[in-house]
Amino acid sequence: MRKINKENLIDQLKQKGLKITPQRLAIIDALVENRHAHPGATLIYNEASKKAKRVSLSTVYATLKEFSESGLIKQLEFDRMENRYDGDLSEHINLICKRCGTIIDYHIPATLEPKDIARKAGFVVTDTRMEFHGYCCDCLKRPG
Amino acid sequence: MRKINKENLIDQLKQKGLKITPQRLAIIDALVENRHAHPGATLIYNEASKKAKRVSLSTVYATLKEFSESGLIKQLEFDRMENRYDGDLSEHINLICKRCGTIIDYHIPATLEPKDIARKAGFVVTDTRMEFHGYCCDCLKRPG
DNA sequence: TCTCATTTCGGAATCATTCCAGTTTGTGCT
DNA sequence: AGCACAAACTGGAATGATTCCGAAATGAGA
Ligand SMILES: [Mn+2]
Ligand SMILES: [Mn+2]
Ligand SMILES: [Zn+2]
Ligand SMILES: [Zn+2]
Repeated sequence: MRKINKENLIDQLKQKGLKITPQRLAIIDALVENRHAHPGATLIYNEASKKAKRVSLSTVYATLKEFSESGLIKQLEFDRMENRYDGDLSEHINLICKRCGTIIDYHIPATLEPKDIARKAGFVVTDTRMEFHGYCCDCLKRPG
Repeated sequence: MRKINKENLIDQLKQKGLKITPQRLAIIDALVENRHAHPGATLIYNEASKKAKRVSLSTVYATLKEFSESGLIKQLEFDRMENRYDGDLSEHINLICKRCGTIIDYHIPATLEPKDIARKAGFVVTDTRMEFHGYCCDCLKRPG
C-alpha cells in the first residue's frame, strides 16, 4: 500500500515534531478525500475551508510544500497550470489530459508502450515525460 | 538520429509555410549550438541576441512555443524554474539536478533502474517523474 | 517595386507561488 | 488551569516567468 491515509499522515507529523493544527488536519482530510483527483492548491484550499474555521491560501501552499519535501506526497509541476499533488507514491505513470487537465493513474505492467496505454486506458498519448530528479556528480562533490 | 540540426529545422519552417526571418535563424542557431544543455528561454535569448541585430524576448518565447507545439523540440516544464527545451526527441530520461539545474541525458537501456543510473551516470536519483500527456477518453468524444 | 499577411516589438497584464511582518495558537511545564 | 514561547497562521504585497496586445516592421510572392 503506497497510498496516503489520514492516520499515517498524522503519525508522520508527530514523528517530525510538527504541531497538529486544525489547518493541517483540514488539509490532510482534503488531500485524502481527493487523492484520486491529483488535486491542486485551489481545490485543497476550497475543501479545507469547509472543514476548518480558518485556513489561508498561504498556509495551504506552505503545507503542501512541506508535505512534498518530506516525501509524504508528490508534487507534479506544470508550466501555466497549477501544480498538482499525487497521494499515490507507488511507481506509476500519470496520464495528463492536455485539454481538461484530468490526471489518470496508469500502473506500470512491466512494459510501457504508449499504444498499449491508448488501448487499455482509452487515453491517446501525444507526449511523454520521463524525468529522474536528484543530484549530479558535480553537486555531490560540492559541500552543502 | 533524433537530434535537431539547422538544415532540418529550416526545412520544417518552409514546409509549414513559416517565414525565414533573422530572428528565427538566430534562435535556431542558439538551439542547435546549445542542444546538449537543455537551454531555457533566457539562454536562447542571450545567444540569439549575439547573432541577430534585433531579437526580443517576446519573439523568443513565441518561437520556442511554436517549435514545441510543432514537435520540433520538447518543452520541459518546471515550477519555479524556467522551462527548458530538449532538442533530443529520442526516448530517454532527463536527469535533473535539484541543486544546480543541470540536465543530463540518459538513454534508456531496456531496463530502467534508479540504482543502475546512479552507478553508470554518477547521478543520485531522489525522485522520478514519468508522465504521458495526451487526451482522455472524455475529451476525445467531445467536439473541438 | 508593391502589397499585405505575417512577424516582431516592448510594455503592460497575468497568475501561481513565495515572502514578510505582525498576530495567534499548540504544547510542554508548572 | 494558567504561563511561556517557539511554531504556525494570516493577509497583503512582491516575485518572476510567461502571455497578451496594439502598433510598427518586414519577408516573400506577384
Ligand atoms: Mn498519480
Ligand atoms: Mn534530454
Ligand atoms: Zn480531457
Ligand atoms: Zn548539480
